[in-house]
Amino acid sequence: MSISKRQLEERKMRQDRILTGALEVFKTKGLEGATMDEIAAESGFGKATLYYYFHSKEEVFAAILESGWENLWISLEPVISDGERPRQTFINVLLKIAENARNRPGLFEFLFNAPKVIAFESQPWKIYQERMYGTIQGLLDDGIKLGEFPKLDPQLLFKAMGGLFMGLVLMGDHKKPVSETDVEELLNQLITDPTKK
Amino acid sequence: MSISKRQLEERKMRQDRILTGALEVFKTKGLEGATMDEIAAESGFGKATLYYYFHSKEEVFAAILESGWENLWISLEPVISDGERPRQTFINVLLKIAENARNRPGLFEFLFNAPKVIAFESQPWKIYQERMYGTIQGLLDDGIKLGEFPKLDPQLLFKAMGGLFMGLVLMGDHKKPVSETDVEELLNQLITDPTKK
DNA sequence: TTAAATTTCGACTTCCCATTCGAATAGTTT
DNA sequence: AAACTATTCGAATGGGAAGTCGAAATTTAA
Repeated sequence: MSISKRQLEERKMRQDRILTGALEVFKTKGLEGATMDEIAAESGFGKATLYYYFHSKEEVFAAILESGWENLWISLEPVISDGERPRQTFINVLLKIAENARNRPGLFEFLFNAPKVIAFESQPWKIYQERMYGTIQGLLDDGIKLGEFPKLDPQLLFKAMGGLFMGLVLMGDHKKPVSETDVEELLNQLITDPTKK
Repeated sequence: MSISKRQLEERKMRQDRILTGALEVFKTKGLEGATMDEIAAESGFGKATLYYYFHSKEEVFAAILESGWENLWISLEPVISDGERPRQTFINVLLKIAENARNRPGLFEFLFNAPKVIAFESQPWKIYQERMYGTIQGLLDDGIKLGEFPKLDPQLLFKAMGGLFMGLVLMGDHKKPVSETDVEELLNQLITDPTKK
C-alpha cells in the first residue's frame, strides 16, 4: 500500500504545473529555444526534479500534446453524442472547438503547430486527433447523405472547414478573438446552397 | 574590377544550391533536426563552404524565407496590376498562389510554417508577406465597396480566405493536389451571395 | 608561368544543453 | 525514534552540433 491516493493526485498536480510552465516557455522561446533550465525555473522546480517526473524533454512535449488533445476530445464528446442532426452537430463541434481555443489559446496553438515541427512517430495523442477528424468527416458524410449540405463535396468541405477554422483561430492578427457569430456566419456561407432560396 | 558578372551569378547559383539542399533537409528532419553537416552533404559542399556563403545557420533560414517570399510576390505583381475588377483580381491572386504552391510545395509549406516556429524579429521577407496580405485586404475592401462581395464583412472574409486557402494547401492528407476548380468552387461558395439568384 | 584572389574542405575547438549523480531534505510507517 | 520511501536539487558529465582554422585546390589576372 505504498502509493496513497492523495500522493498520486499531488504528483499529477506537480506534473501539470511543470507542463504549464513548459508551455509558457514555448510560447516565448519557441520549441527550439526552450531549455529544461528555463522550464524548471518557470515552473518553480529544480531541473533534476523535472527528470523525476518525466524521463526526457521529449516526454514533456508529448505529455502536453496528449493531455491537450485528450481534454479537447473529452469536451467534444457530449456535443457529439447529444443526438442532434449531423449539420447541427457539426456546427456545435466547431463552436466547441472555438470555445476551447478561446479559453487556452496558448495550448491550442501548441496543439496544432507542434506536430508540424516535431515528427513524433506513433504517439498516443494522435488517437484523439484522428478520432476528432474522423468524427467531423463522418458528420459531413452523414449530413451530405441527408441533404443537409447541398452541393459540396464532403472531402472538400472538410478540408475547407479545417483550414478555415484554423485560419480564424490561428492566422493573421490575433487582435480580436473569434466570436461565435463569426464562425456561424462563415459556416452558413459555406454550407448554404447558393442556388436555392 | 575584381568581381565579374559571371562570378556573381555563379556565386548566386551556389547559394541557391545550398538553399535547396537545406530545404530538402528540413522536409525530412524538421527544423530542429536539420544540422549544418546534413545540409552540407545534401547540397554537395563541405560544411565550411556553407559558412563561406552564409554567416550562420540562421542566415540560411532567413535566406530561404526571403527569396521564397520575394519570388511569390514577384509572381503576383502582374496579376495584381492587370486592371481587372477587384473580385476577379482577388480570385486570380489566389489561383496564382495555388500555382506557386503546386510547383514547389516544400518551399511553400516552409514559407507559411517556419515563421511560426522561429521568431525572427524584423526580417526582410516580412515586407513581402505584409505587402501580399495588404494587397489582398485592399482588394477585398474595394470589392466590397463595389458590391462585388455582398453580405460579408471584409475583415472576416480575409481571415476566412487565408485559413481556407492554407487549409486546402497545407492541411490534411496531401494525397491529392488542389485543383483550380477546387479553389474556384470554394471561392464561389464563399463569395456568392446566397440570398440572391 | 606565376602571383594573387577565390573557393573548398575536414579536422578542431567551443559552447550549449539534455541528462545523470549523489547527497540532502521532507514525509510516512512501524 | 528509527528505518524507510518519496521528493528535491545544484553540481558534474557527456554528446552533439554550430562555428573556426589554416592549409590545399582551383580559378583568374598579369
